[in-house]
Amino acid sequence: MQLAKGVEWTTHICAMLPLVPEGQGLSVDALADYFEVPSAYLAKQMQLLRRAGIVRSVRGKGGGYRLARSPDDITLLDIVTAIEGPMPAFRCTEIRQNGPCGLKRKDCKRPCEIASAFAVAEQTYREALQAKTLASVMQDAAMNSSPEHMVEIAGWVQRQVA
Amino acid sequence: MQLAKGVEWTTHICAMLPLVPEGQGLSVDALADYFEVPSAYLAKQMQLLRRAGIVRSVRGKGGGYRLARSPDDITLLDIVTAIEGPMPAFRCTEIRQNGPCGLKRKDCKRPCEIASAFAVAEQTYREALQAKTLASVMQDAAMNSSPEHMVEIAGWVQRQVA
DNA sequence: TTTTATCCGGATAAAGAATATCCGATTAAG
DNA sequence: CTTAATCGGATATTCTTTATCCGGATAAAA
Repeated sequence: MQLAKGVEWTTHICAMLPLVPEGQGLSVDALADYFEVPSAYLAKQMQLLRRAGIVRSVRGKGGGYRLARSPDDITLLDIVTAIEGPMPAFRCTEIRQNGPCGLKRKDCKRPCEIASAFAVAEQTYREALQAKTLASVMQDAAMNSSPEHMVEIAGWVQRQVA
Repeated sequence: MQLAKGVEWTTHICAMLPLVPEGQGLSVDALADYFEVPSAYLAKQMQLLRRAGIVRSVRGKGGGYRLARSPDDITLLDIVTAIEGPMPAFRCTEIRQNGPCGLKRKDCKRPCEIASAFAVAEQTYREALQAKTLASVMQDAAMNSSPEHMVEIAGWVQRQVA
């Protein structure tokens, strides 16, 4: 049971994309360089974010990616769902209907107690991720970082779009 | 991101093992038959439960598996951890240290905000699973089941150990 | 218009994890 | 001693994740 690497990558990327100036964007290659991750694979992950409406892309020369909406309107759950899909981690295969003492189908209209318990647990997980916005993540990061580092990043972004 | 099938299998098994009479056990083959799951693979999962101290095994003729302790002293988290291992779903690879604007190692003593947020979410997930005991699961199941079905199961168990 | 830079989508390949099976060793009951 | 059963390791298979590549579309700049 493990989250895809793309979740870590794209979350970090979403947390730095707000530093891109208005009307501009960062290319996949630039983003891949920034975190030293494989460019071709990252491109796939960025497409997932775009289809989920989290980032916006501009084609052609000078194009690239930027956030599609405000950082306080994007949650970690949005990103995880975009990359991993909406499927629950625990999938009930109804084995209670199997075997010599299996239940009849008509007696299984409600989900079994075990599936229910896991569904509850996953719901609390999702709620915790939904409560954490990108804006909040950035604020926490700024607290533990230095002004110089912010300037360093801003400078790097400038050079990419130039 | 998905839980192993073994989690579903062994949870259902743990929820029926208390029906095994004192001093007896069910073989892996019997358990596999009960839920129509592959016997050889289930054997591996049962070994994991045993190493985690959830079930107790007796070798030799007439041997088999039974719960190692009281159903209200076993939680769903115990079972998931036994099967899946203790590793978190989100694994931070410290990509904040990568690339042209990467942080120095000495500035990364505390986990990054993103890893922290996921750790919090996973903790709520674990707490929800820890709050659900096997005894509670069995009680819920009894509510939605019929006395006849219980008798049916008890009879089947009898025939297995005989 | 041509060139260059970029995203888009599909096809494909490589790596790793989950799933599944088998067999010899070990242990206990009869 | 013989038989039944688990234990543990080795191995095979299948599926998912990870990763790469290429042809096409789009847009800006030369």
